[in-house]
Amino acid sequence: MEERNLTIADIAQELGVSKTTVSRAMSGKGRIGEETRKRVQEYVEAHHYSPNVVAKGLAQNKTFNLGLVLPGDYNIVELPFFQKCMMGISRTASAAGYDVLLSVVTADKITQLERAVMNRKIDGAILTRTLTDDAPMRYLQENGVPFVAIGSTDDTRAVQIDNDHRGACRELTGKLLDSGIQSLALIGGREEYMVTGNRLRGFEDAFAERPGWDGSRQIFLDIDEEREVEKIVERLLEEQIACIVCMDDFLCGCVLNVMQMRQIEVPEQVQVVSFYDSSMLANRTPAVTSIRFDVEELGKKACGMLLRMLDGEEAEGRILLGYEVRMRESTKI
Amino acid sequence: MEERNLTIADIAQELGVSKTTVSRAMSGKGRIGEETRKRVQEYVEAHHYSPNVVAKGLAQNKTFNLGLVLPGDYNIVELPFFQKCMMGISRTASAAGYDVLLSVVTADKITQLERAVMNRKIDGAILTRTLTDDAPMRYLQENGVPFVAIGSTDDTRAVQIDNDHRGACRELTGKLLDSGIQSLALIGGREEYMVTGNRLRGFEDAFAERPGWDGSRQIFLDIDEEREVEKIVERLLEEQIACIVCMDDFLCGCVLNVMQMRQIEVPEQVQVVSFYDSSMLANRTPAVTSIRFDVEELGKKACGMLLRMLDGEEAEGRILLGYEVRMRESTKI
DNA sequence: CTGAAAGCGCTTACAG
DNA sequence: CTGAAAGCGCTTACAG
Repeated sequence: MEERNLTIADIAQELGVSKTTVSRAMSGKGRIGEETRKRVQEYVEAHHYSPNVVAKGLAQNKTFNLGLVLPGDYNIVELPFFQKCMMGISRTASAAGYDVLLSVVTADKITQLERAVMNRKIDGAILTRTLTDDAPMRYLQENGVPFVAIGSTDDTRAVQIDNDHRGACRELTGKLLDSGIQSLALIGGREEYMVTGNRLRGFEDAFAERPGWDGSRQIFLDIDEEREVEKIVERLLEEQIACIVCMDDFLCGCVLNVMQMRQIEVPEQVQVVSFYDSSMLANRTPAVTSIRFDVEELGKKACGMLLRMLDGEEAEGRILLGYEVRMRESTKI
Repeated sequence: MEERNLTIADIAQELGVSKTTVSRAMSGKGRIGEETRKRVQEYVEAHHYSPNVVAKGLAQNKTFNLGLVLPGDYNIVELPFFQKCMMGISRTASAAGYDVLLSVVTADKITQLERAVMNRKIDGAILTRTLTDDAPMRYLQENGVPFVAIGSTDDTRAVQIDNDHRGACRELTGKLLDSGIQSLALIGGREEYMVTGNRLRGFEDAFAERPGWDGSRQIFLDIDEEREVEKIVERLLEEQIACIVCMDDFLCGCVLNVMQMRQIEVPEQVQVVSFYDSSMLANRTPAVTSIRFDVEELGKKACGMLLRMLDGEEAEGRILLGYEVRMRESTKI
């Protein structure tokens, strides 16, 4: 199995042609005789030659690697979102002859990304989330590294792709309001995540569209830990809240736990919905009404965009992907 | 921010020395005057020079990339195990100046790994699980790529690191038996995963050690889908089973759902334990008695071993890491 | 202690 | 249509 050290020079010598010719036969660039090309290609196949991409990269100033920037914060790490994203990205990168290089960053420490860039190990990068103050994004921009952001950002120069969180939350919240619910509470995550703001805006949109609605609403943001959720939920239960809206499945899981512990019936006593639908909640009872996004598709699209940018195509601002509202047993709608 | 195209030649010229000297000053290899080294280092720092690792790699026939082989099968993808592993690996690789290149493989398709190897993009690889018939492992061996396997394998040539699944399951099962349980059932995943066999062996060990035990036991393997679990559990409930032992948290989650739906009290009516402890079950009620492994540590150790192998150190066969049995409310022990 | 030169395995003007 | 040669940015015997 040592075909691994066959080089273009070996082939050239063996076939009595120049390295130039071999190179051209493989890349398809430059004029070359049909006959010659065939001879080379046959030899290459017969001997399982595969070119040294590193050398090729050095000559062309390319690496054929894409940087995948993943958050390393606790809590976040385990969300299935990033894994699914990664799978989508990996597949389309691979299909285009690219590999994926990992860079794990936290809000305050982006050294892995810096290293990948300074070491010229990547041709471009994909951010898998966006922050209100986004250090990785800033770094990529300052260093002229092409990138696409999964998530939204106000920076219009940045190529970005996201699910329509705002629209989705607007629609789901609207359905709740229209069903006659008179009191509801929103529990959300960190405000520094762009997605939190977008979901919040969608939530508010629904009220703005229904000026006649005269119920009560409460909003709790920056909720990060299970204990906090518990406190909030307990208070809400005392107040006889009708519906609790969770920004993500982690929060929703916490809420359901409290319900279960206190033997509160969902949806009979309190309705619950989540603005995100992952395997975390997949097989809990009751099934939770929530919004579903095609995350793998998101990864694929993002990667496709980056590949096109690397091919010199002009990039296209912001792209918004759809969503699906899934009504399930945790609501009475 | 265009310090990115400063080369060793520029520095040599600027400082009036040879490229050789600059190279030596940076790498520390070969004799060089203290004075000269300082001049070079100061220049390098002042101008934020960072060498082109790709070129360096070409000259040294190294890439400073580690291949991370991740399973892409559905179900598996979302297990927090692989993400945690990845974090551990990424951190220690990064600390040693290496980057992590992703290769997603399925049981029958390892093209991403093949590409990474044929393209000479990695110096070594880490397998994040092992199979009874392991195609990725075979491929790496055939091509002489250094690797360490997270998980166990019968192949003694393979460097492997794993948690002591057998010992852990033996201990937990033993505690159950000693507590006076008279009937229990084991539900396990795919037999092609090495870990399934190891957990099963531990389970059986506990019985072997207690020849006097005269209760009943049942074993269900190759269980993959929620529907299957439901059927099994329903039958077990009819039989008034005392305890259900789940091989992992996915299976355990399914079991708990059935309990909840049927209003079965855990642990009053049936006790439940899991042989793995992840965030999937983290905040469910009742908390599930299970075995906890330090997965990030596993990743770190595995990566450390690979790095040492790449440094020419001799590798050390099989390493077994510990575990912790966590007794919680789902059992009466 | 330092340097000129060859080499890593490709690509790509340039010339024929 | 094909090739000799220079170049991508490093490293490393070899010689001094």
